[in-house]
Amino acid sequence: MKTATLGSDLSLAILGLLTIRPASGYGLRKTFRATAMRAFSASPGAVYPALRRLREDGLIEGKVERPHALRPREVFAPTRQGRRALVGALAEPVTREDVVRRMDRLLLRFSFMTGLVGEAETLAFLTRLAEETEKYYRDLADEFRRSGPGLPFTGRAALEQGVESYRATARWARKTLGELRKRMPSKGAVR
Amino acid sequence: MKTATLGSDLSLAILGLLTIRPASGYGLRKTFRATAMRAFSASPGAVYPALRRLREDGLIEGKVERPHALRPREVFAPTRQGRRALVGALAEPVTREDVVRRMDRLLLRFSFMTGLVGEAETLAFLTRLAEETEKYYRDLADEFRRSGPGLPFTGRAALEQGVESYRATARWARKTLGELRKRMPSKGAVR
DNA sequence: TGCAGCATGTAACCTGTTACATGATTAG
DNA sequence: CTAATCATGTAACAGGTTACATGCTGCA
Repeated sequence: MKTATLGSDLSLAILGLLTIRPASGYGLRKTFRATAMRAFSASPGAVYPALRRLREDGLIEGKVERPHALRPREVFAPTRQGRRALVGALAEPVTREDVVRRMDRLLLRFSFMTGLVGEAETLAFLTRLAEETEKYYRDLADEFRRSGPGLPFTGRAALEQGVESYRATARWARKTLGELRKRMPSKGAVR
Repeated sequence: MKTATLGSDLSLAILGLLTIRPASGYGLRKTFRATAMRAFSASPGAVYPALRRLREDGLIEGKVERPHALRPREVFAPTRQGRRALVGALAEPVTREDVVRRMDRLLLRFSFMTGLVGEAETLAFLTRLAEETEKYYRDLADEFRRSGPGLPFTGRAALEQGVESYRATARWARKTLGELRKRMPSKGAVR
């Protein structure tokens, strides 16, 4: 059935948040404004159409809370199909393209994994993420060494920022991988 | 006159690249594929419409190189107005919103500054960027300390990645600021 | 009284994605 | 000869931005 509705980061973020806790459109907008998820749009012109698409595709359903009011408050929660679609989206492979152009989405997917996918799969995802990020970091660093000296100052510096940014993410991934392994009962030392 | 055409990162990147060196649409696409600018789209469906908009707004002009062929190669270069618009876009203020949601664009703007805006302005831009990035890094780190312990493992880890990423960028900005000050002969006055 | 927050939505616009389309030239 | 590369474009679709629109509730 494909459910291609989770194409946008915003839809994925909404479905993930609703899986943690049902909320209204306004509640989601508050979350997007008040937490680290502020990188997403909290504008009504983005959130409400996204909610409608998710509902039309059967991934979420809403309960109207004050049916008497002119603008009743509607609280949304994922359907079984929605939960399946979310898990499916989280499980997709990690590609180099993702690492180069959609790192935000990879981290968004990772952030929702606890409780929804097994620790083994989480580990596999993060391993791939670490590998691809390290690979791309090395590619960028090579490019910096090769063409950096010929670039104008600010151009070279901007490239260096890219190198440093991927390096930081690669380190974070390795560190987190270590923490994740420690909390896994089956692998490594028996706790 | 406002020239709002540089709304998209891709348009800005194209205008910047053409200012460094005139190129055809295909040439730009090659650059987007082969260099660190691969974070931008190299697809013809993005590049050619962007070139047309820039030309329609008088920011670039094209010289057809092989007028006999069915698909003649057209090399574009910025007009005087285009150069002005680019400088104007680079000079815009750095806001917290930019740092939170449009860091890519800030770095893109910075990367084109050498030769187009004075070193004093470049210094001012980078100073603001460093300040705002540090401020947001501290906000994120606070959020991590406050709400981190209550989050599920992968959610907390994703937030930590955000913290580390902004920290790396803040460090890069400070370091680059030092290098920039060193190459400025006259304005040795720090602080 | 007036303002901020609650709460939902629409419409025009812009731009990127994906897929399709055409045809020349060049290297193996 | 045939595959890759050069070279330019269009069309349908999706989704975000900005601005507009409505009206209630609680508080100072």
